[in-house]
Amino acid sequence: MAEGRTRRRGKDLLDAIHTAAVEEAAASGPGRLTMDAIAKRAATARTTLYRRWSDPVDLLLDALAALHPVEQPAPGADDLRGDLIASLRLMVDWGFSPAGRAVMALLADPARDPAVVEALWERVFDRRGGTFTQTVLRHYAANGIVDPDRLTPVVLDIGEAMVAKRILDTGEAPDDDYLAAVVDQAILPALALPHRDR
Amino acid sequence: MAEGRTRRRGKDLLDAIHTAAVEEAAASGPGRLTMDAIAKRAATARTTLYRRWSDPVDLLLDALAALHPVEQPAPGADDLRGDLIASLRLMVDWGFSPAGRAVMALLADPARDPAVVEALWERVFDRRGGTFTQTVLRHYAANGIVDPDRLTPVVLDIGEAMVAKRILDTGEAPDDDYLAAVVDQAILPALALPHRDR
DNA sequence: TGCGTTAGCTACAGTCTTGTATCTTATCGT
DNA sequence: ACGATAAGATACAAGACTGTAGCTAACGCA
Repeated sequence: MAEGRTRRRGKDLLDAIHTAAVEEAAASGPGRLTMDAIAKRAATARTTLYRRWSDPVDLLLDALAALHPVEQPAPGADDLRGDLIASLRLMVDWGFSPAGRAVMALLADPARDPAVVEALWERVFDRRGGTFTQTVLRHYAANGIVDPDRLTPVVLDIGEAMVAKRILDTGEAPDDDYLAAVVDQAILPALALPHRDR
Repeated sequence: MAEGRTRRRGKDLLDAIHTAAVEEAAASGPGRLTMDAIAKRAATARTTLYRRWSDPVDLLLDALAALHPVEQPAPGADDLRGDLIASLRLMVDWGFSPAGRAVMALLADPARDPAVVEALWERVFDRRGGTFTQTVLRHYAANGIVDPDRLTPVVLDIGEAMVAKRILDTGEAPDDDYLAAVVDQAILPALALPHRDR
């Protein structure tokens, strides 16, 4: 932040490197991620990176873990449908952030290292309370509006799966009509609740 | 095939190159796909590749289009649930074939070129009659067992989406129990048909 | 204020990939 | 059997990335 400085240290520098790593991964994919490119984007020297990390993916995992956590859905009192749509909207927004793109690319990499994926779950996802629609569904189950027995792993993941596949297929962010269709035609029926057709 | 030959030509060579390209893409991901690696795997010279293709992705698209089409579900007369599970099993098998891995990686590449994705759809998918559960669902709709009005784009894609996300998450092939859970807990409820709980 | 830490810079050898050029010769069609 | 085609092999310069080394000097702390 300070203008007079010519040399960043500690957190300032770390933040810059983390941001650069995630942006670079989001732009090039983990397959093309190189120390060189991260260093250039962060405007630092490669040697600085090698002092802390041994390879680009190691760095990227650190960066993803350090980044601001994903926004959490805040379920209201009495609008299950609206809250589900809102939580999917949050997911879409995250999916199109650099971090989201980087994570998707890491997961879809055919050469992915199971250890890397495990580290991703431990260091990035497990800190969060759960996935997007999951938070909402558990809230309404706790309030007696949704049958808790219906909340199987499959059902808890319907919304996320539909949105993820849609993003993969189209490469674009689904609009609210699509999210509403997912809620009305897939999630709510699985909860055995009344829902609008089509 | 003939043993005496020391030099492949035409279709023999082309098949070898196509196979090598898909296997290489499945092993390394499109980001790390190089002419060099394809040539080595196909045991041919790089110059041979450059005579026909200008870059690795171009070659890969040709290879995917040339490969044997995906096996199609063959719905029976009266077992919607079983046929849905079987069609998802076909999808899982395809997803773990080299071609399936290559396609997933292409779609998830953050640096993906929209033109490449479009070419993929045109040259690889559009030839097929539709997706996996889609074929089954349309069959049973035509036979009056499923309400055709329920077969919205969202509903037609539930199975594929759930399986795709599961593969992304775990990196492993879902077992039959999981596929059955998807059918019972997500697809059948969306069709408003009786289904087994959990 | 002085000292330890470490960011930033430059350099280097080694490897991999690219795209092109050149030459030989196996293969196929006639 | 001949001739056109194209596979296969080798070479090359250019560029990118790696991993390491060594130096300088800015920064933070006591």
